Amino acid sequence: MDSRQLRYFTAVGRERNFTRAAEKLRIAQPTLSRAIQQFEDTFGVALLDRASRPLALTDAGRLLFEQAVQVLDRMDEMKARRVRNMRISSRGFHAKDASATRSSFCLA
Amino acid sequence: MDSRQLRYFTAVGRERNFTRAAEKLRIAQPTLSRAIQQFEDTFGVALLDRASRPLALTDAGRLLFEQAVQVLDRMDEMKARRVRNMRISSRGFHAKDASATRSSFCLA
DNA sequence: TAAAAATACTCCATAGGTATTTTAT
DNA sequence: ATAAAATACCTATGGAGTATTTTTA
Repeated sequence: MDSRQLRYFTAVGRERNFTRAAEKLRIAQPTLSRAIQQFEDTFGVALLDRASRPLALTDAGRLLFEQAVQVLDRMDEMKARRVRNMRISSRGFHAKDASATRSSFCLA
Repeated sequence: MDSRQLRYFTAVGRERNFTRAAEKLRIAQPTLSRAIQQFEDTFGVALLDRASRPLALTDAGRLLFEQAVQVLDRMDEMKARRVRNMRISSRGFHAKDASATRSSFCLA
């Protein structure tokens, strides 16, 4: 389970079209096609119904899609955080306010 | 941002020791050392204070650690889900109960 | 000086690409 | 007929390993 696979799968889930999803992801269509096949293999379940155009998610695919979106959102949140209430010292970062449980941190 | 990096980082954060963390992850110590360096590079921030033994997390490191644990837990949850209320048909999976918003799905 | 982390390489698995064929509307 | 997905094959990035050299307590 890799976040890259989740990004790829959610892109296809949104576009319902490998070619457009690949463009948005800025990778080649066959690369995406294979990545999704491998992703499905790890689960042993079809996530997409290819015998229909536009592409449809299977029920398993819909459920995984919901989960994946949530996980990716959580990761984005994490990346979006910036250091606040922190200053640099020779020994690293030090919170000005030690009770910074909810404080953000630097992810460039 | 890759889930592998999060796993590696949280392992070091827990062990506060690259060698032991690498053993638990079943990878070589230099591999882990480099992976963490690269992870830090992507943020442009030191996550560990290496000028102390046992190893210490910087403040930025502590904050990222909390976030990473939460994201990984979320992914584990996702993996742990199993298909329930589903049967296989020639055209994929179909929920017996359409109101299966919270229903689990198959992740082998 | 004795653990532990960092370097310096080498290797290879696989993510990614291009060209082409197959499939579904 | 045509747009889109799959397949075949190739390349190359970077993840991983072993051996060795710094570190720091």
